[in-house]
Amino acid sequence: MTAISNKVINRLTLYHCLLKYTCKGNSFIASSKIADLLDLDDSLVRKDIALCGVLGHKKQGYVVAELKKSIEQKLGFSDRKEVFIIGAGRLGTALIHYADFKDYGIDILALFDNNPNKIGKEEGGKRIISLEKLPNLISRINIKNIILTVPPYAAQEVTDYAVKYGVRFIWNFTPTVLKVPKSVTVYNENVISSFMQMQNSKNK
Amino acid sequence: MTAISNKVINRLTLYHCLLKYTCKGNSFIASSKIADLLDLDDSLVRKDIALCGVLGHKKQGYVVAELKKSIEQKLGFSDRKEVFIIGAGRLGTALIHYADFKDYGIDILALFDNNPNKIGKEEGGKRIISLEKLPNLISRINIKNIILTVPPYAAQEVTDYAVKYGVRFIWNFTPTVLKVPKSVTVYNENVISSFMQMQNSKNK
DNA sequence: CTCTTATTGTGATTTTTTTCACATAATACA
DNA sequence: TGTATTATGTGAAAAAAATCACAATAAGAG
Repeated sequence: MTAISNKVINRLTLYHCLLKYTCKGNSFIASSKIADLLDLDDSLVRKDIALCGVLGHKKQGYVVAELKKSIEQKLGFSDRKEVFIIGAGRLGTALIHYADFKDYGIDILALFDNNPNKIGKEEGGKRIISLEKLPNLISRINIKNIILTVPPYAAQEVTDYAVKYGVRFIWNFTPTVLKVPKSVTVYNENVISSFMQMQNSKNK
Repeated sequence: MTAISNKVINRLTLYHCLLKYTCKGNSFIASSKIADLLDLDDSLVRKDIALCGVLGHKKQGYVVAELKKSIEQKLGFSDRKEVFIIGAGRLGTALIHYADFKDYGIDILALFDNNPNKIGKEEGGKRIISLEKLPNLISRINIKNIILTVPPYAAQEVTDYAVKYGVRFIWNFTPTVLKVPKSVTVYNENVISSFMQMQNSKNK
């Protein structure tokens, strides 16, 4: 199986959301319909779908249920991915309540914070644990993924800790650029960049 | 001035964050340093910087303050961009507290919700206003940008409203795909897609 | 049963993006 | 003052992504 690019992953995920929410009534969907809703070229949509091994039907399009399931398999939505959230501020707690995570195999086990008033409490059914216990828990449960929602000034220090104890993927919601070894992946969820990209589409 | 691609915007924003937080002590920075921190090719970094009209200095690199300011100008960080947040749930209120927005010209004027218990209250110094007042306020203040943080089932309805009264850019934090006229831009901030892209980088 | 039409699947082409490679030149140091 | 070094700036090449174009074909109408 050949590697699949991030651009394709992004589009397939959007197709999946479209099937899940926007077109849930229909049993068939045409590539041109998907393309239209997402402002893409329809042949690009067909090529993406072909990567999932799904065949369409002439004059009808793709079977929605089949396509949805194939995207789930291709992107591994049902593989369980255990995650810690570090930083139980507003964003961290908003994420723990994000209902769709569990549909995509993203299993948030706990939140971590260093605020004594928060430690021990629950949020969205998950415990808020002291940051001191992070290293031990990362290595014991063998956590590979963290969501970083701490204030910018704390981001690098927490990162160093997490990496030292075995974290491999850091979903960075802070506006900082993190220094990590080459073996660690940082995904920068930079909201400023998103906004600027949105504004850039003035040329329509 | 030629158009600038979303990829370039994304990288320039990250360079800016890097200069702002990670390298704030230094007066010079080399393209190879930026490239290393963001796992990019250094010539790509230099080409991005060239687009901002900044010249470097042989054997020293770029002047941090100058580069930072030029990125701000190129990407229009100081242009004021007025925004409404629709949906005063956890995510909406987390975003209103996001301190960096104002540094980038993103001015959130108010939150909207249809929950009577929230209406009239304040969050992060901004009023929570009834959704009923949205159309009037969009057209009166001439709001072009909205942040959509409503539950998925409400997303399309709110979108139709907003578009009807003049909104041009929708920053969609819901997992739905929105139907909009071609003249309206939707930026899908799809967190599932981000997570999957992060996980995809296993090939390192 | 035949014809029209809508839609797929994909090879070829084009466009965009990234990487490579290296001439150029300023700095620091001996 | 001269030399080695280190970083820029950018053309050329390569790689990746998107678009174009169209043959194939199944569905549905009549």
